[in-house]
Amino acid sequence: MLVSDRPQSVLVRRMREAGVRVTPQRLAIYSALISTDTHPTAKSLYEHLSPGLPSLSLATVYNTLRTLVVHGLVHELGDAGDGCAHYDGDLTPHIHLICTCCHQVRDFFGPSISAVAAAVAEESGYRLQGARLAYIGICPKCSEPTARLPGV
Amino acid sequence: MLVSDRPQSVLVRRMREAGVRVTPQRLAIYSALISTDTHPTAKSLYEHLSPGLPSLSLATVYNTLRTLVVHGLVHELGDAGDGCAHYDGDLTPHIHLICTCCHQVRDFFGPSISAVAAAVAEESGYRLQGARLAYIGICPKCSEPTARLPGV
DNA sequence: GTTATAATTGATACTGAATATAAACTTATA
DNA sequence: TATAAGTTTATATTCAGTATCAATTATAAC
Repeated sequence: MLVSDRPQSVLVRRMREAGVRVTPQRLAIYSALISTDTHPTAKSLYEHLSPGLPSLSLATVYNTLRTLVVHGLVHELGDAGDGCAHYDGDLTPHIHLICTCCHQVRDFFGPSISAVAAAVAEESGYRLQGARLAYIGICPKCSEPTARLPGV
Repeated sequence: MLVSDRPQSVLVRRMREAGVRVTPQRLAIYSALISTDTHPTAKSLYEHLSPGLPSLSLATVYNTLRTLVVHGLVHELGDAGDGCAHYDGDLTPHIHLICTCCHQVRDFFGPSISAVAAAVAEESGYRLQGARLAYIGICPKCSEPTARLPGV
């Protein structure tokens, strides 16, 4: 196996290509997100990584997650009913099933979205209470050259 | 015009049918959500309604929004990048366009979801950065008779 | 390999959305 | 009406997430 094909090197390369400085903390967080499908929160990542990185700060987890999201390396899923944001390292288009009871987020890989709602209900066994469907981007007004800066 | 057809009476009827007690505060909040497409937050509703309901408390707005969501009268859209939840009184299936710059949420009524992503980008003029697509419900495990209670 | 510098980390303090509490009040029903 | 159950309000509290800044570290130039 070539050195450059070692799993961690792939992640390091992706981070560098995205313009993200590589630190042990960032690599650990990104790596953890890539290797799980549990859609962790900042806190759960912190608790999972602390034993192996004792000096890790919760603030660093928050900072790193924001950096990874801004540079398109991971997705932010938002609140799952537990009041905090969940994250996903899998950038493949897929649906997230959020349980309003246990607040777990599960992946659903299905056919095209148009026929999905019914299929989701049937195939997943969920009692669907609603859907959250949103496209995120920059609106035309904010895209104008004279537009104010984000958040200002 | 029949008394029962007055706009407010429609809302009162819907609330009673949903099993929600009608109070002036709740009716004002529900009515405000029905008559706007701006997807307000708890705080913006409070600020909008306070002049006409001086005794209104922010806690009541939060309580009422939760009640309306739980009884299916309004939808919770979640965070729009501004760190607080937005709400929608329009239960028609539609897509929400969230601007990561001004944090406004706009409606998008389009064709079936399968062909939507490209259409959204073209027709809306948004520079799409991602999508948030999730179905919310109760998972099979939590639906079992022996299942733990929500949040426990 | 060494150095310079610009970015990152970590501890702490802080902000603010949302919830818990409990006394006073209001709704719906008998 | 009178009653019981639910709601409102003000306040205190919780906790996810951010700001700050001194100490540290990654990157690039030498």
